[in-house]
Amino acid sequence: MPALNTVVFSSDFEPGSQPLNAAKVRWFRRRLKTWGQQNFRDFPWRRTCDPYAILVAEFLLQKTTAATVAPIYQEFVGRYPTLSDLAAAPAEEVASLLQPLGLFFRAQKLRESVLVILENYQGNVPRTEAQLLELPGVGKYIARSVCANAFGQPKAVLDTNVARILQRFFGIDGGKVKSRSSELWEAAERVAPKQQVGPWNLGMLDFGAAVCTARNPRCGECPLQQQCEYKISSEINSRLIAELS
DNA sequence: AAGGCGGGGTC
DNA sequence: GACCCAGCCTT
Repeated sequence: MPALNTVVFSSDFEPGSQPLNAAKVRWFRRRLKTWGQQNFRDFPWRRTCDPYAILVAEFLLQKTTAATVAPIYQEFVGRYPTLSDLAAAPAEEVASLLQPLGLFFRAQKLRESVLVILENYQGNVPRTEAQLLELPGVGKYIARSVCANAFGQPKAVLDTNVARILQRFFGIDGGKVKSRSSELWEAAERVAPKQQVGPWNLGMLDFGAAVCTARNPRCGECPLQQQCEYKISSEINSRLIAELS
């Protein structure tokens, strides 16, 4: 007998149903866009258009809760207001400021990236995904997030929140969330709107942090509940449990 | 595909 | 006390 608290059949739906059919995608997009506009979280890095300040935020936010990052980020950009200021700072001082956030390699990578930008791009954060990807410590998520948030480019992102939402709502397997499969990246791009992708991305992150959480998701107050595969599978699971007991 | 990194918040 | 967090890099 399976454990009672696990969801059975989460990726075992009828073969005929297409997970990402157009109507469902449009419904998802409309609902989530509305939710995002009404629940926008106000973080300091969301108030700036400075690509340098946004890049700093991306480094600090890796695998780290946004609320935890906020005060450290304020102190950091206060100390190093410009990219040149950070480039001139002693590595040890930078590391000390970021110590409370863990993942200590980030301080070094961030400083290395800043030096590369100073050397190769005259101190201006590069504007293309390919160029950003070459920076040390910058992967696909950060590259695309900078493109969207700092330069207004239509680049959808896939992070742990987006992956979880897509897997649940559309019933996408995609392997473990950690793997960041190409299937999930394609889904992330597919559901994103054509315009205002930066705000859209932020809405997805906020939704994952507030409603579609990893543990104890708030399905009761979820605007997507009607068409969510996760809810459906949970019901199947509940019935199964009822029958077995 | 899997493991490591990490302090801090949450349940 | 276990789990998770705006990922990335190395085997």
